[in-house]
Amino acid sequence: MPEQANSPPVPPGTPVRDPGRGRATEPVRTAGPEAGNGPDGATAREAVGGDPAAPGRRRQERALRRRGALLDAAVALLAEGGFAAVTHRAVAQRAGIPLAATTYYFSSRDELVAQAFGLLVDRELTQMRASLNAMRDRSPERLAQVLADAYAHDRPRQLGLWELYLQAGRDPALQGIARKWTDGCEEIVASVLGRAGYACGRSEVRFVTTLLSGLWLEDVVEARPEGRERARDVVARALKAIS
Amino acid sequence: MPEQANSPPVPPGTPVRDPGRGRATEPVRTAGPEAGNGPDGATAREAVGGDPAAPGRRRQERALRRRGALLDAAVALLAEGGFAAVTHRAVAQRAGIPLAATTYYFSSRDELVAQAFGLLVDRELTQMRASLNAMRDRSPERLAQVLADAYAHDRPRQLGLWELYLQAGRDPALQGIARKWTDGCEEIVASVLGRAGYACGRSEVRFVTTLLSGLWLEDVVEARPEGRERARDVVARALKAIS
DNA sequence: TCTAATCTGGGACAAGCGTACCGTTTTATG
DNA sequence: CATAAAACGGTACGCTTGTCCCAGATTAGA
Repeated sequence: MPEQANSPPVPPGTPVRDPGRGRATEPVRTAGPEAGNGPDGATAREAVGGDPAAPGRRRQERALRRRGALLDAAVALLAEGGFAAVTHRAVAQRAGIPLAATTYYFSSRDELVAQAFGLLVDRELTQMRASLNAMRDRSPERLAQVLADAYAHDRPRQLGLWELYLQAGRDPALQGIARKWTDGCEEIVASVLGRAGYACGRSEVRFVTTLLSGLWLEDVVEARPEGRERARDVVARALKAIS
Repeated sequence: MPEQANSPPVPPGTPVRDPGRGRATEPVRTAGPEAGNGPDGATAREAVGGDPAAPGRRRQERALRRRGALLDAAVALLAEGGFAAVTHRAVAQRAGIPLAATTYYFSSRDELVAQAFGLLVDRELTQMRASLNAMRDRSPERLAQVLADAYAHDRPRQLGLWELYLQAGRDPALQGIARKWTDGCEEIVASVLGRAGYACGRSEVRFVTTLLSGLWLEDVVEARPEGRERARDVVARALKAIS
C-alpha cells in the first residue's frame, strides 16, 4: 500500500508541509521530454490515463505526487522571485522534499523549469477560459471590460509567465511552450469574440490578441494607476475596429 | 559632443544613483559600503563642457572611457546571454579591464545593470528616432511597413531590452527606466503619426504603441516566419482604425 | 521467500558568484 | 620635490549554485 501519510521516511527537519497549492487532480501533466533518471513523463501520463493492463504502477503514486509538489513549488517560486529564484534547493525546501529528489525527478534544472513553464501555461489558459466563459452579457462595453481584466489577477504569477515566455526567445527548448501559450490565447479570444457575435477571421483575432499582449505586459510591469481604464479604452477601440 | 561615442556620460535626467535602494534580493549587506568609492557618474557631465582651463580633467577622461567600456560590455553581454550573463567577471573580461575595476566604478552589480539598462534604452530610442525620421513617403502602406519594421534589427539586443523591462516589474529601481522606455516609444510614434498626417490624441497614440509592443514582443520571442507580413497587416489595421 | 529494480535522502564536490581587502601606481596640488 | 588623493589591480573570502555519489529503505515480480 502506498501509505506514506504516517510514514517514517520523512526526514527530521522538514516541517513545511504543503505551503500553497490547490490541486491534487492533475499536477503532473507533462508533455515535455522524458526525465533522465527518474520516472519519465511518458509513463507518468499513461498512469494518469488509467491503463489497468500495466502491472505495478501503484508504487509510483507517491512518486508522482512528489513530482507534482516539486513542480508546484517551482511555479510558486517563479512567481515570487522570478526565474533566478527557481533553484534546486529552494524548490526542494518549498516542497518539503530533500534536495536530491529534485535531480532524481528532473534530470536538470532546465527540464524542471521547462515543465514548470508548461504547467504555468496550462493553468493560466484554464483560468482564462473559465473566467471568460462566465461572461454572458454581450454588450461591447462589457466585453471590453472583461477582456481588459482577463489578466488582472496574481501579478507575480503573470510576471513569472512573461519572464519564461521571454526566455523562450533564447532557449529553443521552450519555444514550443511559448507557442502553445500564444496559440491558446488566440483560441480563447477567438471563442469569446465569436460568442459575442463578432464574425471575425484569423487576422482580426490576432489583431486583438496582439493588442492584449501589449496591454497586458505594460500593465504587469509598470502597474500605472490609470492602467485599468486605459485598457478598457484601448480594447473598446479595437472592438470597434473589427466590427 | 566629443565623448558621446561610447557612453553618454549619464544623460541629464537619469541619475540612476538612488541611494535609497529598493532591492530585496541581495543577501548580506555587511556595512555601509562607503556609498561608492568610484567617481560619481552624475558629476561627469561637466567634463564634456568646453572648459579647457579646468585642472584635473585628463585623469577623469580615461576613467570615463573605462566606465563606458564596462557599460558597453554589459550591454553586449546582456544581449548575448541575457540578464544572468552580466556578471562582474564577464563584464570585466569583455571590456579588457581588471575585475576589481567593476566594483570601483559601480558600487554593486545592481547599479551596473541599471545603468546598462538606461544606456540600452537611450540607444534604442535614438535608433528608432533615426530610422523613423528617415521616412519621407507618407502613404499608409509605407507607414505601416516602417512601423512594423521599426524593431526588426539586432534580435538579441531586443531580447535583452525586454528582459530588463520585465525585470523592472520586480525591481522598483528599474521602474523609472522602464517608463522612460514606454514614454519614449509613445513620443516617437506620436511624432511619426503626426508627420504622416494622422491627427490623433493620446488615446490613439497609445492604441498604436500598445499594439506595436505586443507585435514586437511576440516577433522577438517566437520569430515566426510569417511574422513580418502579419505585422504589416496588424499595423495597417490599426492605422485604419484611427484615421 | 529471494532478488532486482525503484525510490529515498544525506552529504560532498567543483565551479562560479559578488565583493572586500590592500598594496602599488598615477596624478594633482602645495 | 613632497605629499595626499585618486585610480588601479591582483587576490582571497564567504557563499550559493547544479550536480553527483552512494548507502539505505521500499517495492514488484519470481
